[in-house]
Amino acid sequence: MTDQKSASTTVDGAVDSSTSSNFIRNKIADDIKQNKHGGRVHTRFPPEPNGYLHIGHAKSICLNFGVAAENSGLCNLRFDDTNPEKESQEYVDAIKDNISWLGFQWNGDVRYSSNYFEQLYAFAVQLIESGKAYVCDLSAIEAREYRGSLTEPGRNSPYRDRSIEENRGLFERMRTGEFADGSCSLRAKIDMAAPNINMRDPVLYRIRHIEHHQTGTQWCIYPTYDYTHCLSDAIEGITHSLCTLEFEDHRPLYDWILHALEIASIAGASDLEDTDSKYVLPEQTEFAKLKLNYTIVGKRKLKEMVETNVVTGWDDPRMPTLAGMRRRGFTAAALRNFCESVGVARSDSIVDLGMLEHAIRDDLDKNSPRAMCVLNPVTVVLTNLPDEHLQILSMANHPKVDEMGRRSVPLTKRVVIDRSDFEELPVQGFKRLIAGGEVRLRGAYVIKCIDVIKDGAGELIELHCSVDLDTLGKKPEGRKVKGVIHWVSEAKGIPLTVRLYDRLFSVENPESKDIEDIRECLNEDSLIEITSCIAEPSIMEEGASSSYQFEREGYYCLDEKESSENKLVFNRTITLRDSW
RNA sequence: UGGGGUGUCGCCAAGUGGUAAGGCACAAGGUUUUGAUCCUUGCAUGCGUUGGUUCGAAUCCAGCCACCCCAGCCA
Repeated sequence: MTDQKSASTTVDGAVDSSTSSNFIRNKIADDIKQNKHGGRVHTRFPPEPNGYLHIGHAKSICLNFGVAAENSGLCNLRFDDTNPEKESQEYVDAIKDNISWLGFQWNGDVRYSSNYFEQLYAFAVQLIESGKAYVCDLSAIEAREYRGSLTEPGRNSPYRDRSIEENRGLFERMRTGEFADGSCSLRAKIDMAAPNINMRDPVLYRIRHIEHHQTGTQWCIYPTYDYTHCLSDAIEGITHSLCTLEFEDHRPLYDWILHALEIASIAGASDLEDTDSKYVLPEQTEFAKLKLNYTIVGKRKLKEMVETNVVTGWDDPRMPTLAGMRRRGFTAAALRNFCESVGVARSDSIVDLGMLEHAIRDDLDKNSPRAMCVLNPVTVVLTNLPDEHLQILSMANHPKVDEMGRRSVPLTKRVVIDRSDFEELPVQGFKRLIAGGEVRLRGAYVIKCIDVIKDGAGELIELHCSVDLDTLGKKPEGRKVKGVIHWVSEAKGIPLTVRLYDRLFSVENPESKDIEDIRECLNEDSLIEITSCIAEPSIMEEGASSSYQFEREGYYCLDEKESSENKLVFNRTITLRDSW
């Protein structure tokens, strides 16, 4: 058995975790061994610009770009823009931005299927001339009736036997705009009785008098996905056309179209510079989509959530979109590692959110500088310190990575700690501050709670604690202090707002068919805002990071969209693991 | 009830006839000035099911069962 572990490197230089074998890697290795495409590996990522990219697309991006990179191959970015009705430039721009952010660089210029409209038209004429396509006047509704059903064969269209001459004329008139939308279509002449419904004379071209975001008003007929995709692949010299499982039934059609045309004319139209090795047609291979529990990955529903204001936009930090996850503080490397860890296979599966969370924590733990931030402040007066006490403590930015440097943290007589770190009636095993008990202020001294000050209603006002001045950087003598809590100088701390995010849905499978309205299963606590937090001043210093591990709280990042000069907003990316 | 797929630990997943990798989760220890990280250990006599072939089967064969996809002039 050969060693199939290796590491892949992305454009930002980050080395991702080790890879393992999957059926696509195996197939490509095999193709290379057999010199199938002259040893070339050329893939493509082909989104339709009709929405924002999400975690599911990340899997496809990592696969396509990854597998190309591993084999010194190329990967194109191609917008599959054959249906102008749903598409827009906004999506094109966002998608390009997302892919770059994820850390991948496409080969050459961005491609558009619409770049090939002229060539595609010429190929369609070829099909007509060889008697393999015809113009059909059936309406969409009639065509559905003629198509038959899953269990019954279809019937031939009455227009199926038009002469080549007539078809050529009609198709040309379709292009010049003589016909209304839907009045006719160009169809492949295959087999109306085929058990695979995709082969029952599929539509190749439809009439749409509508402006296209790339080609403007140049065209009023648009090729369908099935007709366009295989030919775009062929033109770009794609060797491995990777797509998801639902296209499996389209593969016979993908192959039919390519074989219906003269291979020489396809080769001639392709990007490939003159061919040392003979031209080989691209081959489609399908893999399972990525699904995650507690999340929705369906463009239609994501769009619906944006439009009904269930979330604030495509980049809402709770969204599984790349834009949302980025704003949430997920890193590109973490997402890449996650995609790798999930693997690529053909079985339908639903990945546990815990896997994603692990990938995020794993990356953030290694790379985030530490800081202290108190979410629910309660004042602690250090009684044996003078009123004007100001001590600058030096703390490591990372407990294990010295290269990340150190920071200065001011200690004053009055500090704040988190309300939950003090308990009058502690449960068994409580390791934090209790009346009369000791605890260490992280990076500073051990303190002892000597007085609990309350108001008339019994509400906690402040804590009075004494400092053991002999415990800075060393253990106290003669006793063990187990607890360590974070703190911030009350006077020197920086006020900020924090947004705590949690999963958007309260059920494991929000995409389940028996949920009619997704609003029924929303997690009420998916966003909690806390406005009275106080963080150590280092986070505002010149050159400060925009993301941190707030010690004992979790990973947080600055929300640039929500922050202003007098209001700082941090998003909680994810909590720390908590086994307590 | 046509066609195409898929079933290996709670969740992913490797494995392609030689006696079940790995990750997540979980559990138990250890280290620790983050109840984090890190380390160590444990976690499928079993691969949807029933038969068959074989010295030997998750891997080959047959039947059965379950689930997913397809009847857009969407992708």
